Amino acid sequence: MRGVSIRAPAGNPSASTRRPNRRGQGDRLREQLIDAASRLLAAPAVEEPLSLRAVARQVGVVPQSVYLHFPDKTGLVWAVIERRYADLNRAIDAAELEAGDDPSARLRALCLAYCGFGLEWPGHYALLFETRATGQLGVGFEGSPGVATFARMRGAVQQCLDAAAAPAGDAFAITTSLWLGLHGVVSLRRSKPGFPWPPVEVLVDRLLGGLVGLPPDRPMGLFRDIPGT
Amino acid sequence: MRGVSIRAPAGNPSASTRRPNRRGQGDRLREQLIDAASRLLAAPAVEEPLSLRAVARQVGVVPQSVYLHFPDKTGLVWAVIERRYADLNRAIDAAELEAGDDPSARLRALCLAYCGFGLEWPGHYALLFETRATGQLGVGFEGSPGVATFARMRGAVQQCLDAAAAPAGDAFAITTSLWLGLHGVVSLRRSKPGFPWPPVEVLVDRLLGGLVGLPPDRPMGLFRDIPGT
DNA sequence: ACCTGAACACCGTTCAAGT
DNA sequence: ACCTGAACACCGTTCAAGT
Repeated sequence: MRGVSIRAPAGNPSASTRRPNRRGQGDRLREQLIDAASRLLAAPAVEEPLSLRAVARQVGVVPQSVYLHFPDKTGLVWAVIERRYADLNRAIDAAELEAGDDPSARLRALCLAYCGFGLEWPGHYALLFETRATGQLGVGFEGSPGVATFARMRGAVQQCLDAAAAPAGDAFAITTSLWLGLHGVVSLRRSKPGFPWPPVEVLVDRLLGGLVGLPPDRPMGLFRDIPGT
Repeated sequence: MRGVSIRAPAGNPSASTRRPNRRGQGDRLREQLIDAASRLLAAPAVEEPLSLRAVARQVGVVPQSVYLHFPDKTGLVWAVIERRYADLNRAIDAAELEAGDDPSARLRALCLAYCGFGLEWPGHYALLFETRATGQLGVGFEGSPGVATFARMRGAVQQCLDAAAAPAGDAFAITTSLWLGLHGVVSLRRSKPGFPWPPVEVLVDRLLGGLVGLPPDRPMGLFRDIPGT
């Protein structure tokens, strides 16, 4: 497949057709670049590294124009990471809101939202939780995105403990184990698609049961709108 | 750092210094190529994709020579995957042998060997368990490397159940959850090195306790030679 | 202010030789 | 039998312009 020259695929603007942004509108290119990079990184079909030139091609701009808005390719990828990270947090927000007040229902909703995000956007999940890139920024875990997600997970676990919905235990320790399992759900499913995986809900419930101590009974009224469970 | 031309780093042969193998010794180049690729893939410092030209450079051969032994770059990577996969299985062999007859001790040793391999060779572990490459070969999970590791894990779990070292349960279901957690131990540790991770032994014991139901007491005489636990 | 032309050192891969 | 020379279409990045 290499050596096949597809300079301007149908539907994508080429550098010759695109008109420059007007003065004061320079940031629009920045947005377009991030969006294009995000689209290319989401594709889970092949495992090719992002090409800066492909991003520029999609936007209809010459490769060097990327450097007007980002120091290098890594900078562009970081902009994508931050956005998709915000997406994940919004998905968790929505899930918790819909789950209502029951602490164990909220925790279960959070876990399913985490896994759901990862399974729907495998490329982006890999970017957030499988690359060393996201561990390098900042002096410690505090400076790294991903800390907010863990903190929210921990909060949901703590509420279960406080409400005696789960047996007493160290919330940090429990949340850490739970995170390991949830990451496994997303990461191994992607790398071993041929394995006879049980449904995500089943796996999540087993983790919640074994690691947090939530009763195996499904919380009432939860996920009534998820078919096939 | 790019644009700096290092054609033949000190200690590496260059295409001009290397002498051709004698007749009948053509496979030696094949071995050298796999070894060089494996070395480059093990380096966890940066997350750069393997360069076929870098492999050839290390061996002191011209890039095209790789195609004498492998159909393309992916073929070379597959040869590395198979070898490192064999390493993992050997590490598990050794751990089980040393663990003795107690089923729970054997299972714990297996889990620690799995994590130990992943933490010692993060690049190789990522190759085996974080890339879609290893899930594509073969028509199902059966044709994929990784199935043997799971099968052995399942066997060790089954022995715990049979010996009543753990409460009754579905060995497949239990092993699946356990694998998710163990994968998380290796994978998240690598991608979030700033997180205040507890020691691997502690994490593994929590997973074994929560998911398999092994008693929290450390099996006697086990890992007496692992310091700091 | 917004963007491109030209250039450089890389990369995977092919095909036709050299010894 | 074992390996290389020359070539092609890629890639990230820099620097000096163009409108």
